[in-house]
Amino acid sequence: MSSAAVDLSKRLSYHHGHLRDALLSAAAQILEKDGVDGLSLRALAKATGVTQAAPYSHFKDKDELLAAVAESGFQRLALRMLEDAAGYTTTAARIERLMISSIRFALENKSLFRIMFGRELSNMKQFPTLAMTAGKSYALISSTLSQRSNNSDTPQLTAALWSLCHGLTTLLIDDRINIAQMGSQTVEDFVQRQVSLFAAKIN
Amino acid sequence: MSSAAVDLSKRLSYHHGHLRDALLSAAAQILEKDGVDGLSLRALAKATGVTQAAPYSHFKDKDELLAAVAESGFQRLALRMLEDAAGYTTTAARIERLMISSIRFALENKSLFRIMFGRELSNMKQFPTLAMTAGKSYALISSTLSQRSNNSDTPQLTAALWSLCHGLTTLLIDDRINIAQMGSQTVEDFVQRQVSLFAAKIN
DNA sequence: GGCATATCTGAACACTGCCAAGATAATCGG
DNA sequence: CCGATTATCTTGGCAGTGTTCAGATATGCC
Repeated sequence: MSSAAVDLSKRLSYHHGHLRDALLSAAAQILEKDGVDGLSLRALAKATGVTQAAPYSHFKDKDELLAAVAESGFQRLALRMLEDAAGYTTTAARIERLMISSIRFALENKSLFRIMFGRELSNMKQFPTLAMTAGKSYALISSTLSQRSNNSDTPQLTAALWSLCHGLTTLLIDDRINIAQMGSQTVEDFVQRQVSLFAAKIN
Repeated sequence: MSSAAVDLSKRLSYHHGHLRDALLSAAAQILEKDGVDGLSLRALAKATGVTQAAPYSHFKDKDELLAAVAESGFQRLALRMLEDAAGYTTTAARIERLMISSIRFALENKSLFRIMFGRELSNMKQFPTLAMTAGKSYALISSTLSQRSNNSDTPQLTAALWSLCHGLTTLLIDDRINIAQMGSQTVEDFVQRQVSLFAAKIN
């Protein structure tokens, strides 16, 4: 917020100085405040006190900017999952923590999650480093599962648990699941029950 | 296709006659050919041989049109699931068929699926009948599970299986799961294994 | 037949991503 | 330190989008 807040007022010099970073942090703010639809290049330009064409000096496309936003999101997600699962050693418990952590992250950053997993980024495979970073959270689950004694089904089970996690996330974000209707008061409780329903049979 | 094909050429009368239907069927065609991004009101107007403002006589919004498209999609989905599960009486087998059917439908109608479950429709709860129709496929799974002998966990299990199904679908559609990488040749085979991984322990 | 209503046109507005030419400043080699 | 190359930013504009509004045209009803 520091650089962005400073540059919100009119700047003195012709050159901005930290426009790239300012654009990215402004993107994060706008994403939180106005959602995905509010995130236009022109809004970013205005927020950083610059002309509408200036961002094109730092990002070839809107896609390229979104890719940067998404990548930072994936980075934060993987870190968060790692932190939240720290200390949990048994496979089942660790898997449960990883999944709950991921879902909580998504619920706390809905718009960012939409950039990361939605169709805003047309072709994600155009950004190799993004695909790499995106794989980290998946790898966390996979590596946890692979440390079991009988781990021949790790790839399949990883895909299944990750799919469950992803499905729960999107349905919760889009309000397509009524938590109260199935006996859970809080989202946390609901997710816990859902995850343990399957994660319990891992060992 | 009939009415749309006819009206693609210039029409004789000032009034179109079946514009609403023509718009919806044109939407289906454009969705298949050009994807979600190609589906603009102006493209629809051009496809039906009418001016850009004409659709507003039948749909207050683009959202309202998308809601109609989505609702027809949900109708088709529920029907398809019902057909594909016909004859399967055991709970586990029926659940498996329902889920595979849903995923196949999504893979065969990717763009339509995005309209149904994506964020193109801003606030879906604005259209009550749509929410109703959207619940049908969910209800198919729920009712199947509820006919078990010990069915106290039906709501939770429904949500879990539906989430798994939804997660698999979106990840497959967006190419975020590499099927070959986990030993499945075809999508069908992969889905079958994934679903049976969990559905097998239903009885 | 005449009148209310539904439907469609034509023209505009504000917004979007994007681009080309030029102005300005930072950087780097001499 | 100076001049030239390069990076950055501005100005102005293009094509496309959803949407609205006044008016033209046809439909349907009394």
